[in-house]
Amino acid sequence: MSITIKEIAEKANVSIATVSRALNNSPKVKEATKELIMNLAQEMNYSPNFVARTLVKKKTNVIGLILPEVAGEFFPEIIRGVDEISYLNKYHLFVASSHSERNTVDSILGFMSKSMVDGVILMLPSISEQIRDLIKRIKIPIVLINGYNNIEQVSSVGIDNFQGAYSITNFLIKNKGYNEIAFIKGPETNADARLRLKGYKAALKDNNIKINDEWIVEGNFTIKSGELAASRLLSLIKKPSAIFAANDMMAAGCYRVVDAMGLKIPDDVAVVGFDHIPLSEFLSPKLTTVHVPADEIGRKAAQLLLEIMGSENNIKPKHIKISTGLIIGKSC
Amino acid sequence: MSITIKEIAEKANVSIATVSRALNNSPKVKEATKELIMNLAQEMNYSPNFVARTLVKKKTNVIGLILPEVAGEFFPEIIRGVDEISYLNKYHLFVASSHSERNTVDSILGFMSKSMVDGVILMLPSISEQIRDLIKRIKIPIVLINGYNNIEQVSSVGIDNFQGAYSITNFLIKNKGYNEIAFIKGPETNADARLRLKGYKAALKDNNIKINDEWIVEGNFTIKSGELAASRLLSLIKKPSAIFAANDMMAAGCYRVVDAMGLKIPDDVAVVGFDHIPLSEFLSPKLTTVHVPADEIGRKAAQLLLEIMGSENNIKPKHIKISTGLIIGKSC
DNA sequence: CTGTTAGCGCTTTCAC
DNA sequence: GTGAAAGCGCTAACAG
Repeated sequence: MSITIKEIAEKANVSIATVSRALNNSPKVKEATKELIMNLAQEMNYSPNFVARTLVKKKTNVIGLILPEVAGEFFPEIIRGVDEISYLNKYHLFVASSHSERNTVDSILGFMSKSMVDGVILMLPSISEQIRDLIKRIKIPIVLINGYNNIEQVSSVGIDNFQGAYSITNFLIKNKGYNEIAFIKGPETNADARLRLKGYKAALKDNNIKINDEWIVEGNFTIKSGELAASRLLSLIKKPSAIFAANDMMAAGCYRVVDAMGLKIPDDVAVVGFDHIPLSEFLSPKLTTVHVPADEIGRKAAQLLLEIMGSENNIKPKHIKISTGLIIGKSC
Repeated sequence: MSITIKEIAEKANVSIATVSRALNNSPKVKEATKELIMNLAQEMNYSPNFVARTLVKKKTNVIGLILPEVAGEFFPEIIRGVDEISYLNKYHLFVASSHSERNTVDSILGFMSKSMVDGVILMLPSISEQIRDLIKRIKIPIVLINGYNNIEQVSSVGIDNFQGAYSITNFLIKNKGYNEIAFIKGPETNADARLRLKGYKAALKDNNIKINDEWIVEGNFTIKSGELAASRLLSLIKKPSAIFAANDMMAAGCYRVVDAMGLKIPDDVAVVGFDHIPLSEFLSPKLTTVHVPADEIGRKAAQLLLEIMGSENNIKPKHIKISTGLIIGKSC
């Protein structure tokens, strides 16, 4: 059994209250006794029981972070960002993965809200009605990470998917002169994916380019799906001269297929992506893509959460939109 | 304020004890009352206070994982492995990064051992005396992840660094006919790094190749340091014909330099790495490297920890060594 | 300055 | 079956 303040109190011949105060460095304890207690605690190898303290203080000093996945090229950067800020503010971070499953989310979210954390940052591929209700009911401070803001009452931070997709498409057209641009979509259920598609379409439209449905194929953000999509596009009779993949992973899939077909990027076909994951820098030729500052998202989310937790009365929910940038590689 | 069993008890006209029993589905509660209470709890949107329960049960159902870093190409895979197993066993996972700093480790480890977690998996670049003491003193179950076993009393899982380095070096010599193999070391303070160096040297020795100190340069596991090391090696009068980087990141650095110098891998110089990070598959030509099953390490560590936590009396510490494999790319 | 006391919310004997 | 009561280890009034 761990040792408790009671035992220290006995040895020091004081009450547990005094021990508690001394340990918390209260100014109203005589220096001598404080010192005595401190030494005793040290000797006895005392370490306070967090759970007990939490029970009475109602504060854990832990913030929770729920992500669809914890591995990959993208999520770890978010974790890093959140971790950085919470660490600076003396909070511990509790990371959990929802395993991309809906029903796991509420289990975890429930768990966290059961007084295990002081606040939660939640990132979901998309939000079901069920989750939406859950989120609204949760009493602890919460910040959403997403590329769209569909819950007014809950603060969020996200990137501007539309703008990012629009600008890289526009770049392809205006600066590089491509007119035949195909698009590999993300999953329909993913809100970010839908916005990127919108951005792509809008850019075409604004440049008076007709949208060719044959050139819009579905992917699911994995390398594999990028490969499939690329093979399909490149075996069309009327091939596109450029492919815009809705994320870098799928762009990487394109690279593989293009390579396997003995073609060259960008000579035979241009490829651009979205996310600017570390890998994109290593593709050769280097990928032109939309920079999504994942660590910045994490930092902003953490800051926002801390801000909410710090303010007594519920402040008005904020929605922060982080803008993307263009990374010019050699793939177009 | 959240609602408590007391309030349910009042509404149901029973004692809190009964509510507690009903909620825990105790068989000694009449079906009728149980149902009544369950419904009430549902209606009132009750959710149990984990902290209070933990305080009395002394079990959190959370396991902690401490890593040097949470981002990168390698650590997330470990997290994934641990997460997988703990999830299956209905444990929650608490991930924390020690930010590669020594004095943060004890802060976190201390935090976790203060009854916040039932067990800890700890990965450290190296273990100082201070940490070693701390680890020995911790009362909760603990499993170390490392490539060496230097604390007998504490269970561990790690990979066979020596064997991995030995076999890829041997492969280079025996199967590929290279005799002039340079080595880019990891940091001196890193135990894994030291073992890899040993493996490299042993392989050379066993093949009667003299060790050339000029061809052993120091790196620190980053891309940048790989670049520096490669430039140094490739500007020697007597250049090596192959470079073995102690991790893939540094190998990636070599790729950059070789490319920048207008040379070709493997024609002008071969490059091999260690870790088999996802990125290595995308380098072109594909990197030949030592496969380190990070997710498997995570899984094994979690299994071991669960096993320890499950057994009443302290069982004898186990030391699991996971063997590496060779990934044959086109870089040599 | 220090001790007494009342909880925090829940579980768990021990009675009835 | 159910209730009363005693804590888990700690903090925070309230007295003195």
